[in-house]
Amino acid sequence: MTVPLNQPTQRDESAFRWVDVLVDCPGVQGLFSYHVPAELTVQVGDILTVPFGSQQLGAIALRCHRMEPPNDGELRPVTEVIAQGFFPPGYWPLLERVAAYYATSLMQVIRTALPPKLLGKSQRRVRLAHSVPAPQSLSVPAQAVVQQLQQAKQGSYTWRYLKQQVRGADRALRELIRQGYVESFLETPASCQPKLQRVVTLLPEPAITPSLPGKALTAKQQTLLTLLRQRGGELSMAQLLEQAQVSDSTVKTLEKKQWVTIERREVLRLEGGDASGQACRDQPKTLTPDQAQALQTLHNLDQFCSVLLHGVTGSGKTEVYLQAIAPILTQGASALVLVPEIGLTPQLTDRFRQRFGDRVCVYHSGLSPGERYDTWRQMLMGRPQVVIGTRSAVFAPLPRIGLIILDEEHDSSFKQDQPMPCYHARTVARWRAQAHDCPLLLGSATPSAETWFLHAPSPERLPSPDHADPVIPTLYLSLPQRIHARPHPPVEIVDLREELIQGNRSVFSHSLQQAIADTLDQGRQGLLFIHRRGHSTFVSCRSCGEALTCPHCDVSLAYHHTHREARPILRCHYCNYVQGHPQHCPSCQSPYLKNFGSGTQRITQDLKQLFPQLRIIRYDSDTTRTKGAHRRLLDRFAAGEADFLVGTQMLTKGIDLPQVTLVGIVAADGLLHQADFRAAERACQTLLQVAGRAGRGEIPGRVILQTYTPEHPVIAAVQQQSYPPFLEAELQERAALHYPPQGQLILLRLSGPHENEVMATADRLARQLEQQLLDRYTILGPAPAAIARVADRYRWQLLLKQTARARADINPPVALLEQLMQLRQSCPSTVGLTIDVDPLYLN
DNA sequence: AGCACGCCGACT
DNA sequence: GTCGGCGTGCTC
Repeated sequence: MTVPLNQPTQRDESAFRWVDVLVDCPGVQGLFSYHVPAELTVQVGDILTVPFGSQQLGAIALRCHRMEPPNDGELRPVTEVIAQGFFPPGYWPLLERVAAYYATSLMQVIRTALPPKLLGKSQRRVRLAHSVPAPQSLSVPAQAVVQQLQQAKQGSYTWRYLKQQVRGADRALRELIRQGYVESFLETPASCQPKLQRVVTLLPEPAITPSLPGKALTAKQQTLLTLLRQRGGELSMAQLLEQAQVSDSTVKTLEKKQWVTIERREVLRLEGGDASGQACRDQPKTLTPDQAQALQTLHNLDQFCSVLLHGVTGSGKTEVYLQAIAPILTQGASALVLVPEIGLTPQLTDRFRQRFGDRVCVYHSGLSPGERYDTWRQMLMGRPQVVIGTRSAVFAPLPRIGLIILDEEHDSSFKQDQPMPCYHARTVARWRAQAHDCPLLLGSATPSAETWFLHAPSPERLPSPDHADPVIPTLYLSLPQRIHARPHPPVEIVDLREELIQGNRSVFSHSLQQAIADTLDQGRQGLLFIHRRGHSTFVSCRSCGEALTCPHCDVSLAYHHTHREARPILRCHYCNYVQGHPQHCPSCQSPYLKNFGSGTQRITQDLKQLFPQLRIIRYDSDTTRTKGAHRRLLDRFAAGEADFLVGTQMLTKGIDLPQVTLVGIVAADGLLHQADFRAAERACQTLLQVAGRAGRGEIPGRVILQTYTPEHPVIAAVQQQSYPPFLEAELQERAALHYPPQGQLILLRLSGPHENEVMATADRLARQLEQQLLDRYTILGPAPAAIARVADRYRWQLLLKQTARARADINPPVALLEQLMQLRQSCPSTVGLTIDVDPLYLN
């Protein structure tokens, strides 16, 4: 769906009196025309509020007209202009491309790109009208409604909420409103506004005019003026009042006397006001020959090119990023740096701040709406800067980009799977780099199969299928050496079957126990990696064998220990349902329940038993839930407050702990055996990343990897630290099956509260598609998802897979994507459909 | 998504 | 005969 846009022209008062807008309302697509009232000016790209039915909605102006468009009946007027010029030039084609490729509406894409709360929406709410006495007799539902409203924290509720809470609320509300006891009102859409601050500025000495008597200044006025002079003639009103201990009337008097002016100025709510303190403390480091060569190549690139920077862990990719960015800023362009998760990479952000000071700006969904709004505005202004952000920062409105970097490009958090569009930041980043004609730098120690396929220096490959472009210029840069030529830590594989035969039933092999003891003796530090959090992965009954499952999802409940004294709990890792640990088996009443499987909690506990003097920090999503917890825990560990860090996948991300000498992988098997064609790739990436955490400092490290399947190819790749051969073998297997990157997948996920309905819809969609797909795609399924129910919603899916060997010219067929978008219409309202183009997880 | 309009079952 | 359930359709 391509909507041709008018080119924004000079702001011309009273030029466009009619406007076609895109309305922010799910299930409504197409343009709607409005009249622009005389007091407003509207241009293409402006964010508006418009009346729509009985409500006020957010909207984007897409086309402006001087003539009234043909329409039966009167057009309604635009209510308000929320923001003007919120999109940089050349931005719309990007959004349209995302919408088309990921089979979703333009509005949906705009919503993901824009800072939240800009597209305001009115809500119909009801509240008690206190001017009217309570009616004598009320029906039961009416009483319930009144009771609810009396308890309402805000004093009001939405109509919809009350209908959910109270049976027969609809009638009760009508009755109450007729009696005048309850009133219904439209809450005006609250949207983000620039934050204004009063700023006091010193004026040049006023000329002595006879018309203004009382030139003599009071003591307080003198203080104010002195203070202002000391501070360079300008201060915010708040600061001035605070420091001078006066009220604002004194300042106003000064304004009347024309000593100062008071004006309202927009202030930006930006994160990291402390940046100036650490500005530029970090100097460019001397590069290794490999780094220098990579950098040289990058500096010579002046147009679009997709570059893989394949640097083993500890090879100094960050320094290459930093030095690649420096000249970009000098040239007046900005750099966009995308990282998997900002919270996990405080070290990276710090490093950028130390190098570039306040030219670094952080943008991610963890910012408050106000902060995001202001950061957005700031980016639009076009000052050369470095924007560091997560996935959604690919949409940063930088008008001029000189370089885009994806760090840890293989990381799956670059793919969005929850609300559509299910975009991959790497794909969108490539489109952006093409549009800005600048390099795209993909950094990883363990590149994804997709990226390897495109960039690897191996001949005789078909062009990549995951894009429609005929040719993508690519480059391969390698940093094969760790800095200071530190050797890779040796990886010792422990066969847990052998351990079992020798009678060791502990989760720690003899080797690992010995290594932990040694590490402790030498006063060094170590990491233990487990791929699950919690204590035990499931609890089952020894009498009947029944495992305890979540009542809302088709998964086992995980056993968690909250405190030493507290009763343990069972938690669902999918919907977060929590219950106390039962005394008896719910199905056979037997008291013999047993925990199976080990998570971080259990390992920590066992480790403490084995080594009572060992100081341990648990590092997983349970202990890092609160804000800043990542940094706190890592800082404590770095300060030597603990000997071991026990954690999950999180240990693999962006942490540089030079003092770690031992890395223990408690069991690799949980990662290896997953029903997904990407399982091996992911396992290999994770294990290599974890192993790479050892021996980054001066003391050599070692890695102990425990497994029940030492013969697995992934284990061999990890032991030999040889990732490329593993990937090549992997690519060959996938080619045979037309799996990505050599064939495209599109996953349709359906979910809803009624199993039959979901199933029937999946079936119907499959039949509809069969007729339309010709023979380029096959339909796999419909089938229930691997976890057939999550949070009381049943899940079914359909997988579309390319049959023909992929060629660059057929991906993705525009017609198919348009057909997919049409499918939504044939879904009942209770069945949700997500179209995931290039899915990462098939479950 | 709301909210209207409009067509069928339990009551006066 | 009316009230009120909630199934389809529109919103510039």
